[in-house]
Amino acid sequence: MSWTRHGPGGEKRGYHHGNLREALLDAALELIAAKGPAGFTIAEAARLAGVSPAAPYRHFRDADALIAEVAVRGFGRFADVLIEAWNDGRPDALRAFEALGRAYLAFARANPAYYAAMFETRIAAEAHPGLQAAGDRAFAVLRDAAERLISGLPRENRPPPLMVALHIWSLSHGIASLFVRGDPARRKLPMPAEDLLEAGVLLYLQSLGLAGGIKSR
Amino acid sequence: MSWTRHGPGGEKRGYHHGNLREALLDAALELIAAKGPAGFTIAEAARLAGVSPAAPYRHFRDADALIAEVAVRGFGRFADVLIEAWNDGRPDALRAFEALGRAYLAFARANPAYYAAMFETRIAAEAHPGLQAAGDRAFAVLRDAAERLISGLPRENRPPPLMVALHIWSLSHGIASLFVRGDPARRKLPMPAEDLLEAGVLLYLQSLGLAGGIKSR
DNA sequence: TGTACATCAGTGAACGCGCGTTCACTGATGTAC
DNA sequence: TGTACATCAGTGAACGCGCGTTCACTGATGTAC
Repeated sequence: MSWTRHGPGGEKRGYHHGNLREALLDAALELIAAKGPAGFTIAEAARLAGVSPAAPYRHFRDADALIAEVAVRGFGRFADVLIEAWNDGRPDALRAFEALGRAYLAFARANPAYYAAMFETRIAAEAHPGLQAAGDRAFAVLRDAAERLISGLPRENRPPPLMVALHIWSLSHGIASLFVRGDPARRKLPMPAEDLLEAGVLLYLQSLGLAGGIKSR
Repeated sequence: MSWTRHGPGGEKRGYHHGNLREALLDAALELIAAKGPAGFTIAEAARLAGVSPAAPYRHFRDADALIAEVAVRGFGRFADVLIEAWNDGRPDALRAFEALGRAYLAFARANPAYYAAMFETRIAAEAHPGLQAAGDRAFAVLRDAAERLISGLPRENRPPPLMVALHIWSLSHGIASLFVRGDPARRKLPMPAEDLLEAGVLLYLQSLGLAGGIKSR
């Protein structure tokens, strides 16, 4: 499935895997998607990658290090997706901001394993320095967008952009983790999660003086 | 620590524990608080309760059933706390609603183990019917409060109460799970989570025509 | 271009561990009479 | 009030399992000369 270093169709694997690190990260994603971050084990990842149980230790100190790396990559992709959705505030800040929200949920929906590794893990961010930075980069997209969005408001009723970003992030994460998570047994919702988020964001922004009167659309 | 059925100071335990079911639930809370819902095992709970590893099976079919029971009780306490905070809309709906929000976060902060069992578990609600009902009861408090809160608005711009409740719940849960969780390595916040939630709720309500002009307080 | 050698990446066997689960059992408790 | 008996709650030993981790090892790769 992943290791064909001898060109397309070259199945000869040989003693060296050649791409084990990547294969292990893929395996971790698969296992997390199936059983949650807690269900992941190094031994099973090795088995999935077609390699002996000792092999992963050449690449990762332990299971936490592997999951942390998954989370780092997840934050990286997440940031990319958000940046693309924001599209530097085009066509206008408000619409771009809404696209950002939709992209947030779309990411959680499309990549439950990444999302779980990023937010539902108990690994200490301090122990894996790259993690903190990766998370910060993703959040910075939201923060900058919020700043741009409210930059047009008169100074005297312009709220702190960090606060706005935290509100939007919390609402998005709340909806994502209550209603979007891919696993069984999450609560049912009488409307699409995207609509719920969009309505919430619009109402919120309305109170700031952005986004016209009644719910648009 | 928990089983003294022979009055105060009576340490004699005897063959029968007498209160094992409760002791196991306590042990589960302790273990979940220390290592998360995934770190919990029946064997360790039995050890904590001072009982052989086979004993728990007299009371619970498996670990999931035990955790589900913890979650059910958690939702029960949660609902109680919310009801008390709402206080039937006194002194007025808006202030009672804010108290509700603070109570939400206070519960998550004070009972991280319950909160984790309620929201960070992968047990299927369908498999444990009481769970669904317990969760619904807690949410109903929020829903009824939202309904009362907006009941004074003119009918034409009165939003669906369910939607309002879902927004508030999502925002609260988002803040709780991003910033309040008791375990290590959660993100730092430049302000108390309670203030963040209160500001968010006020802004949101303001757009509905509730809660006067600029942030109060 | 060829060869010697160092380094790298994966092997496979082994270990100790804790868990889930079962089983026949037995001590304690409650109840019928 | 006393006794026989049924039921209940916990025992402890045992099992098979998968995991994490280690170790000396070896096949493959890359590099110096």
